[in-house]
Amino acid sequence: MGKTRSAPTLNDVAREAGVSTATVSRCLNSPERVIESTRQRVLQAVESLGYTPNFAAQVMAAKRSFTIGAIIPTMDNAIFARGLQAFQDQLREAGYTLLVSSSAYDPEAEHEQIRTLVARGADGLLLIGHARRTDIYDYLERHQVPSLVAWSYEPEAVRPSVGFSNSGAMCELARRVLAAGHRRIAIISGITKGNDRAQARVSGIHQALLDAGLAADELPLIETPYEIDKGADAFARLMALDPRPTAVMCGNDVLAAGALREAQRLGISVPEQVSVTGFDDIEIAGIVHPALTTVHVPHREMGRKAACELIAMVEGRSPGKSVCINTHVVTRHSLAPPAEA
Amino acid sequence: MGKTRSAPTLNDVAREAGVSTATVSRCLNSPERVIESTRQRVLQAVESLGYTPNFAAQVMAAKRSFTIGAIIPTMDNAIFARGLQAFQDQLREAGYTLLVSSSAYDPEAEHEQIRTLVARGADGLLLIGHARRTDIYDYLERHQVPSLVAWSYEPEAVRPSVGFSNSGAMCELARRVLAAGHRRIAIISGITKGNDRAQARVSGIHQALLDAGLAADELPLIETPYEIDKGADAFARLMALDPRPTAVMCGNDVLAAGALREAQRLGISVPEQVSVTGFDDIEIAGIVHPALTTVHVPHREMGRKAACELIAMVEGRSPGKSVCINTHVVTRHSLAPPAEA
DNA sequence: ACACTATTTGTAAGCGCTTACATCAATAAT
DNA sequence: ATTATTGATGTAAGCGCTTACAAATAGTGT
Repeated sequence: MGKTRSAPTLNDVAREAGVSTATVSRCLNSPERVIESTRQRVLQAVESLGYTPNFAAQVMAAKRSFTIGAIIPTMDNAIFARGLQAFQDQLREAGYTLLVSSSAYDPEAEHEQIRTLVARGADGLLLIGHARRTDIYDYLERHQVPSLVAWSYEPEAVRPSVGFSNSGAMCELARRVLAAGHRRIAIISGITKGNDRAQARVSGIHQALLDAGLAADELPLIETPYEIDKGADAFARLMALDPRPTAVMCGNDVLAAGALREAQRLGISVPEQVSVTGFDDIEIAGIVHPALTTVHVPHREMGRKAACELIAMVEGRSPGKSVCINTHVVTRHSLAPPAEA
Repeated sequence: MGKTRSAPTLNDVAREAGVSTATVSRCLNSPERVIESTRQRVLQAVESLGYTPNFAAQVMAAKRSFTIGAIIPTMDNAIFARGLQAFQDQLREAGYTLLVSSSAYDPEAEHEQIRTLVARGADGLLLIGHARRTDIYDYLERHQVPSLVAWSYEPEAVRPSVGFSNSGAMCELARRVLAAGHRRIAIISGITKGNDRAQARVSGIHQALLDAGLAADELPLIETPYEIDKGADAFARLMALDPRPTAVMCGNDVLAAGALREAQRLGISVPEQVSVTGFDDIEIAGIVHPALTTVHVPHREMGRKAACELIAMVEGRSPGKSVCINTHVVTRHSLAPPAEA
């Protein structure tokens, strides 16, 4: 059938259909601008040759890729999975493709990934959190690539963002812990350096204590990467403290899951002997034993809204506005009043 | 400073450094072919202009992208995460970038993604499992894109693959279950249609029964997507059977985690009243209670080896050979002898 | 000094596509 | 009948890069 053994190009299709390359291109990109009969002929040629447009060539010629890039700190656990899935689904609906890469919580790596994604022709970028060098935004501006921050909402931030108040949410959870009667509270936080969300979560706890008229700065606090094993280690260290905390608030559900696992290993019963809380309400929160009391983040809603906003920015329909998503505490079994002193 | 407000091109750099575009290109791609003094000048121009090469243009001109594509059935859970991470790490070491997309276990979607990735200039593709239409391979061949199958090793398969024997591994696990004394065994399998791994896992169980001289075809079997909730539902249905199975073998750890959660909800104690097994040994297997007896798959090793092999294929150093990875059963607490009848 | 080779750099032809503009035919308006 | 208008299609100029080939320069051996 086909004359050559290698991949067909627009030119081959044009020849096969007896039209110009412009017409073929139009058939594929704005079919209404081509008369029915011609279109038939062209589409048939496309079909019979098994033609697929060369993406790089399209991007180069059109300076438009219908691709959105997202750089998340990690793919290792499920923290970002659900939100990103929703983000992607919404993008797809609008005809965009998502390219994801992870920075391993390293600002330099993130910078690198941003350049890579832009070089690959991303029309817009989704970034996590506000904390990063400002010259990156200059770079994006020069390349005319709009960017949107997610997973974090700060009223005073200049850049547009679709997220939630990490401090507010954690503050509310801390209030519950206080209301349950806990006074010896310890924190297992994610690494706060370069992570505004982790910072905000810790400060949310502090805020709750201050609001309650308690000293906030002497809470035992361990910072550690968001990994199950690290959460377990940190919990073990906290349990060795004297006096031992009656409640351990974790920076997210992954750390909390680690804490719970360690509690079990140590024979410390949760919540009878010590309470544990998480953050995010990812799947694992409902599976561990006891099920975690945590902050529910509507990840899907956030992902969807971020997609809509970013697309609007890319298409020049919006200069970039910020959206605040509401979170709420979900009460399960890992938080209970402390054993009487 | 810079004269224009928009992104600098090779040309701008060349002008700034007072050399030709060819020299700039060489400086960036094969520095040893350019004399030191010139290189200095060029690199400085690159630096001062903040130049980043345009990827689409590079791909077009070089017909090489140093990009590998991977299409996995799902990103929703961690099944593929670890292996893919190792795959990516190894790729990066060799100077390649990984592009991942997910097919949602839909063959049509997979086909679509393959075309997309090829159109984007992927130099090679990682595919999961052997089951797919053969015309896809023709397409890949025409575009001269080598592909490698992972997560599955079938001695008789034509295509190269880096994986493990799903049936063999599951067969071994089933032997343990039988050795523990179980005879009323039920299966919660993933959807087997279009999924050779799920099929092989079920047939591994059958094989073990046959080897033990037992009837294999009347085992209760529920097929359901790999989701926690689905595993829970399936487990509930199985527990309603009369006689009730004494062991439930799950197609993977995610289903098993769901089963465990449901067991707890139903007040059925594992492993005292019923044993549960998983497959994969992902992180969750050690976190659930009781910890899962499951098949350990060396995902990292598989990912690494797959990367090495695929790169060798892309670079024409290998026609594509198959590698079999060894798995082993890891004994934890979810499997025990049945309560006496 | 010469021819010859090796090294460095420049020239320019694409890679496969999109799109502004030109062309042409057909229809509507005068 | 003539001109303006609209719609379908063709022409060709890039998009930003790589690389074969040509040219120029420097180094070598005789």
